[in-house]
Amino acid sequence: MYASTGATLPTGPGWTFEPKYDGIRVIAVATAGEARLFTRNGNDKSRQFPEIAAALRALAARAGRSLVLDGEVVALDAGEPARFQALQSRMHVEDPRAVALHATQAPSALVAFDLLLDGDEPLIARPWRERRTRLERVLGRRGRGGKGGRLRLGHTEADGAALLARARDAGWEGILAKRTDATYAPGVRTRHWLKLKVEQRQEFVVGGYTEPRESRKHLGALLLGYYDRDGRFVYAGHTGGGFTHAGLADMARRLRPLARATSPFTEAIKTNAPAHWVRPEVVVEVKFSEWTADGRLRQPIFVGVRDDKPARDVRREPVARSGAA
DNA sequence: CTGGAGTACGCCTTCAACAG
DNA sequence: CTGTTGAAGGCGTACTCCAG
Repeated sequence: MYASTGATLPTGPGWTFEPKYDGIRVIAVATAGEARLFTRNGNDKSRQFPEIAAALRALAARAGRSLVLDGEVVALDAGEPARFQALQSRMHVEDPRAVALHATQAPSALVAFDLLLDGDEPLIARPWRERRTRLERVLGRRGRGGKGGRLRLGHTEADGAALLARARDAGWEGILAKRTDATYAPGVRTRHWLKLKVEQRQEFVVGGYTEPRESRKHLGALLLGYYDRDGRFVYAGHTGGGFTHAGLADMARRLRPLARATSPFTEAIKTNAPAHWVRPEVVVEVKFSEWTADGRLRQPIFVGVRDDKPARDVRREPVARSGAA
């Protein structure tokens, strides 16, 4: 079951709110003898996260029945759910010795937020609040806290505004709003679950663009930068999202007269398609989810051209972040 | 050491199908 | 006729693997 994107925080009774955990969404199928973690594409990730699989087997053994949970595999940092990048190094690792090393050095946990099957009893036709009660009963106190635990109970609360405020402070990607009376519709994107994103946006200067790859016209992606304190032009990533056909044509018209032979960026950059350089004069507004550890934009989307700001004044803006998501 | 291919996540736009 | 929805296509970052 997938969430639709919501524009505003829903109000009134009948909604519950959860943090948007930043990891890999999985359906966990657990029996006493075997546990599997399936991604959205149906790939089995249980070999990549053996510590979670073991905890699931133990849970099913203790419960004396098989269980199917919906949740998110997250990296842990000091016992708390951390950022997505910490997981990426593990996503494709298959060698058993490498997996074992990761499991101790970069431990992960499953944050469970739904229970779909409890023994022989399917719960997907039951309302969320009932499934939640059953989930809490199954996970017990171990799920609620416990920094060492590999299975966590996802947080949920009734005050959406408060949770959204926390999300902003802590630099989370966003929160989810769920109807407490909604049944679980497998594989379906529904308005009963809404994703409310905490988006960041700021201006960047276009330092070049890449050639279009497939059937796209005019340009592929904008190469974005900003000026640091020493006046150096720093690369921030590239974005090809957010353009309409007309927007691409307009951007190409703006950039063509600014062509130059060499890169304006201080660092050498790698692109998926051949790059064209321009004098860094066009200022664009870009929304994005977060800065990566390497100083790149994650999920950057072009919003529009800013004619009102001199390119020289474009800096990297500080982000409020008081903890990990 | 480097570059390209392949895979994972997810976003946005477009377009066709469908329901009211 | 209009609005919604889902799939496809085109982007991103980050990682591994492999060839040279």
